[in-house]
Amino acid sequence: MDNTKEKNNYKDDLLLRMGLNDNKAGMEGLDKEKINKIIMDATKGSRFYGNELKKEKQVNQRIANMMQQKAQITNQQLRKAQLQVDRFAMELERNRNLNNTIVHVDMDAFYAAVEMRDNPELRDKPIAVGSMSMLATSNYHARRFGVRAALPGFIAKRLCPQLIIVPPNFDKYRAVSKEVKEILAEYDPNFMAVSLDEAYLNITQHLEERQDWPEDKRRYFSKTGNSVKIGEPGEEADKLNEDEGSISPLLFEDSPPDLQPEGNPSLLNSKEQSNLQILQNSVVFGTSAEEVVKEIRFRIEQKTTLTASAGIAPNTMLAKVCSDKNKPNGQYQILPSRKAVMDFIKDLPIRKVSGIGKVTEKMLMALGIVTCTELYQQRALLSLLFSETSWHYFLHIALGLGSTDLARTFSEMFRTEEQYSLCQELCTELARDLQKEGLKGRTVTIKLKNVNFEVKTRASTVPSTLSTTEEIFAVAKELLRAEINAASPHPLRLRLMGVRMSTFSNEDDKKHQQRSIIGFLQAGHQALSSPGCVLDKTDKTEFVKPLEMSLKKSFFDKKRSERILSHQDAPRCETVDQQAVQTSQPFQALKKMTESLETSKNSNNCQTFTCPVCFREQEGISLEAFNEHVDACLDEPSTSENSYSHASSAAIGQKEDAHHSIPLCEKQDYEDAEITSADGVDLLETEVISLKAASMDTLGSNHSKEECSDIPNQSCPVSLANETVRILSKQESIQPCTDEVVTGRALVCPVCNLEQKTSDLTLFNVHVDICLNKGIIQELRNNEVNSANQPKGSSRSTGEHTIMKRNAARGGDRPAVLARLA
DNA sequence: GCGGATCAC
DNA sequence: TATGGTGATCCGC
Repeated sequence: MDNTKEKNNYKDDLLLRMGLNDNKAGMEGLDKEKINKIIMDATKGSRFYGNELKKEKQVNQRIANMMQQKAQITNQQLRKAQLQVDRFAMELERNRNLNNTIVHVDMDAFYAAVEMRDNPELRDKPIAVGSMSMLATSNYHARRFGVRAALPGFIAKRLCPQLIIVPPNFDKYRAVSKEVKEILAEYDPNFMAVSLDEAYLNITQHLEERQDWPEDKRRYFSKTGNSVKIGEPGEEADKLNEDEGSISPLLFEDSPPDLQPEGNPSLLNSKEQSNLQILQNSVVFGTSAEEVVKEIRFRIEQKTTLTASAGIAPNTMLAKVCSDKNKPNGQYQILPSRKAVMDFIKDLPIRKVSGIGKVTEKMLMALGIVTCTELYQQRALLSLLFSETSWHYFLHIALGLGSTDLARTFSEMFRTEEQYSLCQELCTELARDLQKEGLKGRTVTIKLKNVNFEVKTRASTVPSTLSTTEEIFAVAKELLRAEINAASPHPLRLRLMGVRMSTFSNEDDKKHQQRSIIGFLQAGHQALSSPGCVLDKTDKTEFVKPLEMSLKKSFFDKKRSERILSHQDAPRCETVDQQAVQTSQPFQALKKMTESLETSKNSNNCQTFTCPVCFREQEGISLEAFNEHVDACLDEPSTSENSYSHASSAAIGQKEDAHHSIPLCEKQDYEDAEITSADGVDLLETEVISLKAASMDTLGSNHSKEECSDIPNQSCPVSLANETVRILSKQESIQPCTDEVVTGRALVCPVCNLEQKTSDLTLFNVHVDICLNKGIIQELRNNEVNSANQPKGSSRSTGEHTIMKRNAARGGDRPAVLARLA
């Protein structure tokens, strides 16, 4: 039922995006066939259309390439991938954070609404803001005719001849936007504006404080009884504004809304005015998140006469989807439990997620993926077809995960001395990090965000390598000076500054490749044995210096390594005053999340884990130890076959591939056979790096002096590690309170048929997944042994050998689509 | 490092 | 008549 509804929504969404509109019969406007025909008539034969066709062809080609690649994936590759992906998913699950209340506020048809507000003649007419070439937005009246944002005005006119196209007044929108932001700032001084009409808030802290507030502090006055429809305080409903859309007079009805008196309603909050009339029009908002958001929307409407929609969820990705759910003039909340999140995600079309656009949707559709559930089901395949960045991103979506912390900004900084001094400070931080890593780079990039949230990056590459504060600052200062001069005579009003180093020498690259923390994450601790060392030992047919090893690696592997490097470059050697976490930049956000995951994973602090295989609690062990335990559990019944499998791949010199595929069985062998004391050193260094990634986050968000009180020693990895653990344990203690725990019912694994000693559905599901894989691999290995015993001998391993070789060989000219999402 | 592709507003 | 402008990221070359 819900499913059907969602899919219909999706269809409507698609139609809407295509310029079609599902119009209610009998209403004024056009039906979708008519709209479609008019748009096609106006489009066909144009240069624009030709280009659209060309682009479509390219996408189709990419899809064809992808399908070809898919056809060549072996079952075994898929199973290996499944294990790897599930391991990652398990880590993500463990680090799921439901403790934040994130709100996404989105003004309804913003530009059009402002124009209607300020010009009564427009109120009962279909209008759009933009030009004959392009429309920025339209009111809901015009949308009935298929007139929407990103439609050329001249086509819109054909759809709706009476359409009034108003040229945009950005200054006015900015002013209104400022009014809205002033309200938002009261709930989260660090809210993140995405654009003039959209912002994210983290109201977690506000909620905490609000619990003690007296009613009067939560009371607001409405001057007109019916212009502001707001649910009764305390009303319990996820979806409180189901039909509120139709009562938004400004946007929906031809009749104009009641005019609201001038003045700031909150100023009326004085005792003299508490006459009956006003009391009748007063409203007290509760202390829940839902009430807070109602209050925010109420205040926005009172102040601007404009309505806003909002979404409330545990992370930005979900909040954004939510704000769209009851648009316009509505709100929707996903409660902070895993079950609530997963229920919401279940049938959610991936296209609804910010970051999944037309092309990605089409590519995934070709794989049979439309909903988040399907995205989850195909996770192993996706990890083989898409870049690591991409499939990590997909997995986050499929699990309903997203960013929980918004960017923090320092208060405005406009004095040049301050700016130079901050820049120097950042250079010092950067130099310290670089020197710790023994890195030298040649490109210095500064990143500036001004008070209007505009971000600029300016880079300069110099001939010689840099590593000291003085050297870096000399370059950074010039970049900053240029920007200050460009703004002159006005001061540069900054909210953010960052300094980044890149273009490292090859030796530096190599060093870092050996200590890749992403590799560490992917492969469990297998990455501890650096690829160079392992290859040196195993591959005796060629004499390769460690430094050149990256050249010898397969294309696929190399590309991955490079990606890993480039991933690490920025966060590791960037010192920035604000986290660049924006949901409109999903990959960036993901990177952040992965880093924080690294931190917790690699921290050597001990916790209690429950093994998803045996379900025994592993008390007081590190994550590495826990991973080892899981591996041991997985390998338990078939260790001899593991070494068989390992030998077959090692014998053909394909260890570098194994490095990425990380079949668990091989990993064990690496540990037994290959880890040396040198690798132990790597382990330590890996930890330092990952902790630094976290410290960078913390530094980044707390660099403004007044905000760093909660982190006593910014540069001390140990304190940060403790911080991480503290957060983690807080989460864990909350876990049992969520409704994901099924009580009083035994869970029996459908694969191994054994009753499982857990009531945690998440763990149980992980167990089933693992069990499933294990069973299949077991079966496969039995076959391997059998075939190996046959006269034709090592047919299986030979077969595998040739397959792998073919893959490796193909790697060199692997079609672009294989390694990338876009 | 640059340009193309993708995505968002 | 006529299908934006900008900024960000990822990726391949």
